[in-house]
Amino acid sequence: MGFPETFKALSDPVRREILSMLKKGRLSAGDIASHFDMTGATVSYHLKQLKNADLIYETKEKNFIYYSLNTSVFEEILLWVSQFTSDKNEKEVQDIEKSEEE
Amino acid sequence: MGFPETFKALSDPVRREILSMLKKGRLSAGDIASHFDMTGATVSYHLKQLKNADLIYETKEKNFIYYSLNTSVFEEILLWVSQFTSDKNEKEVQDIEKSEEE
DNA sequence: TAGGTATTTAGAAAAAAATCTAAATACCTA
DNA sequence: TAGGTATTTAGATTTTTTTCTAAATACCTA
Repeated sequence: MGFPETFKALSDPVRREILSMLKKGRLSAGDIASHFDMTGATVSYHLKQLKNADLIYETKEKNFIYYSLNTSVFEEILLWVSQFTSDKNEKEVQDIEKSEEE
Repeated sequence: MGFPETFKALSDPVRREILSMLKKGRLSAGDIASHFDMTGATVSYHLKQLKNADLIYETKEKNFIYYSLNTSVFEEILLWVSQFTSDKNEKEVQDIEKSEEE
């Protein structure tokens, strides 16, 4: 996907918490859902947003779907954000700007 | 403010474009508004979101209000994002996690 | 195969965000 | 002070997002 989806995905507190949960390792959809006070359907919706933003990926196993962090996309976000800080990398920032064209 | 406001503010393409415009230096509300195909009132709404997220600040001068980037908040976002990458700084990440409690 | 568990999809309802128009505020200058 | 320019605020409307319930899908095991 692209930056619009990524930032949209990060804008929700529930989704940011899911990402934090996944730092320790992969979790099934059910494990994730049981941490929140909302229906499984709603959590599934949030997982879909994170998946569409390439922030997580899924692996099916038996009767379960496990979700894991996709760390590579975070590197791209890091780069986008760093263009607004003092210690930025000029070349990489140019690449980011090109790829943001929406 | 805090992370919720910050990520919410970054989730909108118009607001991200405003931030990009401000990289070159401060601009008045009118200068910013004239770059978009929307009313000044709407742009003012977006500027307010960015201001509430501490991503920009304003300085009043004569009849104008100038907006500028507040780079320090970007450093915090950088830190938050870096907890999901490989080359993270453990101590700083702990601090970030503490301050995200919502 | 039949029934069960895990998860998603569809569609509707509720909540939040973005946008507009009109009016208000603030400050400047002749 | 009167009129003008720059910008914001208020309130209503439209659009988008989040959430729910109910049903569908998928796969597993007895």
